[in-house]
Amino acid sequence: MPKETFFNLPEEKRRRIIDAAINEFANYSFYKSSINRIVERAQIAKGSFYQYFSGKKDLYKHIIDLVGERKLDYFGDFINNLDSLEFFQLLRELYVRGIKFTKENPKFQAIGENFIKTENEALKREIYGEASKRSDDFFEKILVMGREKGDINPNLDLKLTSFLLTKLNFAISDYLFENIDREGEVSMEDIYDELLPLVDKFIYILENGIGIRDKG
Amino acid sequence: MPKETFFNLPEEKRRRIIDAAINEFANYSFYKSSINRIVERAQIAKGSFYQYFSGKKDLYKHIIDLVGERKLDYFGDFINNLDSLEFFQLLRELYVRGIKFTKENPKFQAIGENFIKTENEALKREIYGEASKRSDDFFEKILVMGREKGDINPNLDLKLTSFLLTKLNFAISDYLFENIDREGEVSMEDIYDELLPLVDKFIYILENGIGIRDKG
DNA sequence: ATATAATATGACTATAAGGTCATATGACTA
DNA sequence: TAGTCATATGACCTTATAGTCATATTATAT
Repeated sequence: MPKETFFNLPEEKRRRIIDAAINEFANYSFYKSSINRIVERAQIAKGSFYQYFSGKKDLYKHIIDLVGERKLDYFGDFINNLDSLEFFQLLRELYVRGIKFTKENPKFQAIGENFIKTENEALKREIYGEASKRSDDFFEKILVMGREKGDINPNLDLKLTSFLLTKLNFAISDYLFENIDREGEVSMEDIYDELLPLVDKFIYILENGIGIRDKG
Repeated sequence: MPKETFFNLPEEKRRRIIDAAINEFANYSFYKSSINRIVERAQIAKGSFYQYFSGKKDLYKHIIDLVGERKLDYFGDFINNLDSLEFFQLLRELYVRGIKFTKENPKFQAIGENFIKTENEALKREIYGEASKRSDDFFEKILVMGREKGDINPNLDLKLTSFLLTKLNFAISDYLFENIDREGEVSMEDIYDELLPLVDKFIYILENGIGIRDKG
């Protein structure tokens, strides 16, 4: 947690510091990020930084929290109405929202990715607690709902399947953005036009597998 | 490439250096790894190191090559007889061998994982060329074979599917080893006893998907 | 024994990091 | 006006790093 002094700061200054930090952690991992660069960019003295934060980790935690909150804002209302959709439509909606978030908040997304790649598992756990566990739990929850509705195979090992969905979640993001990176500005509509078919292909495979099957 | 002097070294010394490097890169990413620690562990003077290698990157490339060769040894003979197996059996065999490699060469596996996590994509590409592309290609190759044999759904987008298999490959490894980490020594047989059912579950999902399906 | 070439060495340089601290500033209070 | 207190500052500290280089050592050839 930042120190009290940080929250007493005039808003403009606080914003400068947060902006500088967001920029730094979007471009560098925790270890490669530099307080020197951050204070330079934020136009504050180094000593001042240590008046606001107890150290690098303190700031990093604060920024990661910020990303988490932003994501929650994005998915929040949706998450409270999970039971209204069929399982695979729900999944589709999740992916679509994920894509939208990434495009609208590229720096937040970059921070998240750098965080996930963090080499030190201990640091990761310290900062984000059992978040990946929580993510597994989320998928497990919607899987249970899907099973109850008869949308998915009732024989599945849900623990394993939710793990798989979590991993796939990242994989899909990677794939989609590897396949639409292009120069210049692109409208959100154009992105959807290209991405939605890919999302649907992913979901098709997830639903039906890649094996041959006798169609009815 | 190491300098000529390195290859002129007495074998014992060369081994010490390689061992120290393997150890370092298994425990630290490229950026966090330290030449100081390596020379200390290898019991050579720092100046000597720069007689053998042009720098850190030079050594790192050499070690990554080593890991690649070791893996190829493991899968080499198998890769030359791909067409003898049914697609999903082939996949199963691949996973099993992957598990075996990981258990028998934990440090090599760790080096590989640290490499994959490397933050700097440019460095990654410089060192390993288009290796991840090659991995995609490998799966695409066996997918094409699987389609020709009628083992898999002929309507699949193979590019997307091979990407998915590549990612899944890592995911499965993660899951398996998260779920068997235990204290002390365990025999390879015990590991198989636990892991093989998990592998089979993964492959079942991959083949059939997680959706409900009318059984024949 | 002498000359030559290859290799070994660790003190040294330059650079950068995170973090500290005595001091300076400026705003509010009495 | 004088005193108090929160905040601002940048020089400085320690501890790393990758990489260099003049010098010492050793092996080989004459």
